[in-house]
Amino acid sequence: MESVDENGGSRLVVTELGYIKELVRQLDVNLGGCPDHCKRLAAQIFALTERSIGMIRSGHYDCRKRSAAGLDSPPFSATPSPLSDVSGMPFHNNKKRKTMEKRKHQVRVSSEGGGAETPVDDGHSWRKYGQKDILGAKHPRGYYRCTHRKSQGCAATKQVQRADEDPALFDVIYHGEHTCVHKTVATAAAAMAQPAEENPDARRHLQNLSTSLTVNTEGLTATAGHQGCGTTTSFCFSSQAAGVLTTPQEHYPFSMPSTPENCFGQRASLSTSLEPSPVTSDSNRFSMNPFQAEWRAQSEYDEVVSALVAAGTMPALAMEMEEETAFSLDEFEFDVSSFLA
DNA sequence: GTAATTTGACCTTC
DNA sequence: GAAGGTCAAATTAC
Repeated sequence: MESVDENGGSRLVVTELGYIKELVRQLDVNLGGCPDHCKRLAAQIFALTERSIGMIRSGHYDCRKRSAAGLDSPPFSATPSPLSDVSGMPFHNNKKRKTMEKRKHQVRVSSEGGGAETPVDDGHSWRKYGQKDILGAKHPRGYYRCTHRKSQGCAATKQVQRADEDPALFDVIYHGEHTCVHKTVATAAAAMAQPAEENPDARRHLQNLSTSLTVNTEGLTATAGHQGCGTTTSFCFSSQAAGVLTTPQEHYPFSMPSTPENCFGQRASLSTSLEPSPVTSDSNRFSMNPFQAEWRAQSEYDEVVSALVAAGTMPALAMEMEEETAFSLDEFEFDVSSFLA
């Protein structure tokens, strides 16, 4: 892999994740199209994910800075697991709720069909445990926890509040991680037996979410396609891009299409430079170290991408990947800001 | 009968 | 003391 300084290496990881996110969008666009191309896209996503993981493992996150900054955490094992770090887990013995460093992830989603009382299904099953009128808000906030809290000890929670300015939109704040069996993956096998074209509800669901889902990255600039390309910019790949990229130029396999089918009729090139990302002072940023983010990225992508490749075209999985990719972007952005500042 | 939702009370933080 | 978050009994839905 190319030699880069710590900052550059970290930015590369952020950039890679941005590309992965954009790839998932491409997958979304092409869901009704050629299954072979969907499989290729999935393979590209998989390869980019693998390489991002490799970048982190190769040391582009400099642990020395962690020590210098007094951020030493317990020694990481060869297979770091966020589950061993209670700081990221809610409901541990620390009774100070507000000061708990829980994962927090905010998205804005539309309601099902625009007028429903709840936002679109996010792939998990939730049980409502409270509702509260919030000062200054027109609509009450609903409190939900994972249905599997009791059976599997899953500590994930979310808050749902209808947006004041647009009742069709909901602000959803996720806390904690799902430790339960993932519904999406658990149902993937059943869904695989049903092609996308035979599942209009799933496709409509995905399209609805993809057009409405906005991930709150609060100043994140590493999102692919942001460099003047606009949100409609599409990436194009050479068919041999995955898994064989070693030079800086090859590191960004986004180029003019080598074949018409690779491009969906949209062409764009992507700048490989990144502007410095503004560091926000948001105290609500979740706290994961890069190794936790790595572990999470690996487990999630392995799980979802494998199912996606097997299925060829899977709206629900594509939706989840887009969300998870954006989530990982948030994590890395914060990690980079914290560790390299 | 079981599971989910509602809602007032309680707890924690600021 | 106010506001947000959670608990748990009562109620409702399946």
